[in-house]
Parts: sequence; C-alpha cells; structure tokens
Amino acid sequence: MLKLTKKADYGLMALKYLAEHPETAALSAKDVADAYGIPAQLLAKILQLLTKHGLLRSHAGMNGGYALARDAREISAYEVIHAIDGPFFITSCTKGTKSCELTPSCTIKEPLARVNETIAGVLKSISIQDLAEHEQPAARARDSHGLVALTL
Amino acid sequence: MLKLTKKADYGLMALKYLAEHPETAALSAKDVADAYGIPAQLLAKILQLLTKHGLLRSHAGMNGGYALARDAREISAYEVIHAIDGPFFITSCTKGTKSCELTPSCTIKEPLARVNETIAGVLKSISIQDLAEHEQPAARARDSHGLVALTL
DNA sequence: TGAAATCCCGACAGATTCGGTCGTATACTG
DNA sequence: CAGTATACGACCGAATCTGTCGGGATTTCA
Repeated sequence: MLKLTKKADYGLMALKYLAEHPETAALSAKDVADAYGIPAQLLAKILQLLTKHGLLRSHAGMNGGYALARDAREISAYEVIHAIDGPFFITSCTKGTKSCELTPSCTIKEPLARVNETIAGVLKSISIQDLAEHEQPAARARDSHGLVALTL
Repeated sequence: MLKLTKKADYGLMALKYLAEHPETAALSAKDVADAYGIPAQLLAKILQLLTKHGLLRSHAGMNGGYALARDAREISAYEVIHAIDGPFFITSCTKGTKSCELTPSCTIKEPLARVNETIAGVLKSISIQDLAEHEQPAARARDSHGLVALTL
C-alpha cells in the first residue's frame, strides 16, 4: 500500500497551516484542528510529537500554541513523517540494521533498500514551504511524472 | 511507515526465485515456500493473485506449478505490488479519483500526489530481473541516493 | 479409471496496528 | 486564583494484516 498514516497526513497539514500563517505568533492545536475538521486531541498529540522532535516550538498558557521551530523551507516532509511514524523501511522485514531473522534468505531487501533511499530522498527534497505554495507551478516542461531516474 | 506488506514481499521474492530458475518449466507454490521458509498456503494465494493479474502462468497437476508469464525484464516491481496490495496512494485520504470527502480542506494531497507518481515511477523502473541480479552493480558513479530530482 | 499432485477460492480466527477518546497533570497568563 | 493551553499515559474499538482450514477443480500418470 505504501501509504502515509492519517497521523502523518494530519501532521503535514498542520505544518502547512502554520507555514501559511506566519503573522500569528502561535496557533493552538484546537485552532488547527478546527481549521481542518480533524480531532483536536489527536492532533494535539501529533503536534506534541513534532515538538519533541524539534520541528515545532510550543508554548503553554493563554495565547500559547505551536509555531514552526525553523523556516518552512528548512523542514522537510521526510522529517515530519519520520517524527510521527518513525523510521520507515519499504521492506517489511527490515528492522533497524539487522537483516530479517525470520527469513534469512530474503534477498529482496537489498535492492529495495535502494528504492527506500530514493523515496526518502524525494521526501527530503520537499519542504513544508513547498506544500504551502500549493498554487501548482504548472507543468513547466516536465515529463509524465516529475523526473524519475534510478541508477540501480 | 510507507512499507510493503509481507504479502508483497513474498510475491517479489517468489517472482525473483522463478526468475532465477528459468530452466525448470514450473515450480509449485510449495517449492517456493520451502525455499524461503514462508507459509505455503499463504504464498499459494499470493501466486494465484499474480496469476489472475497476468504476471504468472499456472498449470495444475503433477509437475505443474507457476512460471513467469513474461520475461523477467518485462515485469516491474510496481505491477507485483499493485497486483497484491491493490492501488496505493501515499495520502491516506485519496480514494480513487475523488478527493477526501471527510476533510474537504485537505490541500496536502495535491503535492503529495506528485510524490506518489514519482514513487510509482521508480517502482515501475525496477524489474524482477533487476532483483534477480542481486550482485550489486556497485556504486557506478552515483551520488548519495540514486538520482533524485523532483520538479515540484 | 483412480490416485496423486497441484492449482483455486472463500471463510475465518488471531495478531497487530491505527484512530480516536479520556483523564489527569503541568505550565503559563492575567 | 481562574482560565487557557500543552504534556502524557492508558485505553478501547475498528480496521487491517497474517496465516489457517476446508472443500473443490484440473491435470498427470500408472
């Protein structure tokens, strides 16, 4: 399936929202949740995670809330996803650095590890800022799907 | 998480195994399952799926089994994953062509749809043959992670 | 023709993960 | 002190995933 969890989605949406409102010092979890109609308490936990990973700065109390810890250009989608869903590996057997113990003959994961890196690279190349500028940059001379090339 | 299901892993492993044994006319699900120590009945169902999607040809009876329906070079990892896990979308809200009804304000998915295409493109560029030749082609003048570029 | 091997397929149970809620504690503001 | 907000752990229901079971159909071979 290869799909993001809803939490990661929510996290990206929230950061995008924060990036779009740089004028306000901080936005509460509830503000953002209401803006998108997502469960406030769930979003709160997500934002707490992002704070713990240094992507956001939080402030309790009245007029408190969350703000980007860095420029939107300096926060990649990869960081967000990684902070929320943890490290991802395309092969289900890969856990940390060790190969799969269960099926020692799993020779598939070595080539897929490279795919993994490629995907991670793509995600790293996308910043929150990119998401915020959702005015699509129009198909400026690009082929079918962005630029894809993999030196396998 | 962004990870393949075990089924998809098994499917890729099985196809790779078939690609590595072109001399035999057909291999039974049990043969392949034993080779990798994976549940035979589960693998059988996976191979049936792949057959239904035209990636394998099956033959019942003694000395029956499965064989690649095409040259290993002509079967992409994308097809395998797609056949087993169904269409994948990186954003959890994307269902078919319709936008997410739940959160109509989900503006995140448009940029991510492009990431999705990129990933699909990478997966399409990898053939079963590539997996079978797991002698790594050595880092032949490649930067950090294959070639990554995305015209967002 | 009958037995063995093999594919085919639907149903189902167990485990895991995910989404979401609740309750409580803590921190800041005024 | 009262109100607003984050912080965090426990928990539950739902969905998904993994794996198993059982019965059937097809082919080969003796």
